[in-house]
Amino acid sequence: MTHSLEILKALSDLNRLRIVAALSRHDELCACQITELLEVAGATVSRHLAILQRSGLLASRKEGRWVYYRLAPPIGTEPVLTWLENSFEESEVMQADFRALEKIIRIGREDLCRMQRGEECCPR
Amino acid sequence: MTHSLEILKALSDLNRLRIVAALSRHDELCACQITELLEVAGATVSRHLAILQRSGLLASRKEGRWVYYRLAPPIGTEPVLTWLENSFEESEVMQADFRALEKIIRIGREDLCRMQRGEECCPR
DNA sequence: TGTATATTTAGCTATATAGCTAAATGAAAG
DNA sequence: CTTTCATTTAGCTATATAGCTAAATATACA
Repeated sequence: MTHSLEILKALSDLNRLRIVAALSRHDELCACQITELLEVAGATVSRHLAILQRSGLLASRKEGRWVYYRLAPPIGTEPVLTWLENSFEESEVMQADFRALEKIIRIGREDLCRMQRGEECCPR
Repeated sequence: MTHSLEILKALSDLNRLRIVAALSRHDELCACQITELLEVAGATVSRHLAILQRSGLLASRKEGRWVYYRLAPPIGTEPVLTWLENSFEESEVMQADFRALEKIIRIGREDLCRMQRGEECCPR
């Protein structure tokens, strides 16, 4: 139960739900892509990701300077994720995020990070 | 989604989860019984119940001075409730609550309320 | 080794909320 | 109509937490 409560707390924040929604559509996303999507400070995203990961809902993989996150629903929580995924379908916020994500993915990590540190560059 | 988030927020508090657990075992409970179970101020319980009811998870019925609450899971949330009920089985806190509830039910509302307002009386 | 840079951690502020007590509400009973 | 009393609402305080910036980490590469 303590663990269920931790999972519920992890999910009871809009930006963290947005992260879960994004990862329900894209197997893996790196922290910089999620930062671009949420439009909040990178440090804030990092803390949200840590909370989701501590609850067991996310797993991560490091590759060079990038860290990739993916959904890793703990045993028994699959129905909860399914319920959430259904609710994402009816959410304007999430649908807008899904569209934004397509563009973010197309930019590519290299150019995305250049953009994020303020260099004028080339989002196609 | 906004509604899913409201449901998740309603569930992301230990005392509110304890209320849900109690109501998963007993079709109806009155506010005073829940107050006795949680051992917090009646006003605090009332606010928790209002939050759960606003989210759609609970419904209530008024009978004289007493208000009875029951689970009323919104369409689509049944899997979430099932997941929670399973997790209650593994929770020491909830199991202790279930035992305490049996005693509270046995006391009866009349005597329970007398006890709660400090009158020396007769819990069997 | 030294520089650049993606991510995380530390430290801060503002807001949200769980708890309390006291006052208000509304139904029952005198 | 007045009193009683279960519940709710209002108003307060303390804690938790989401956001920020700046500093620290850790990796890639010159």
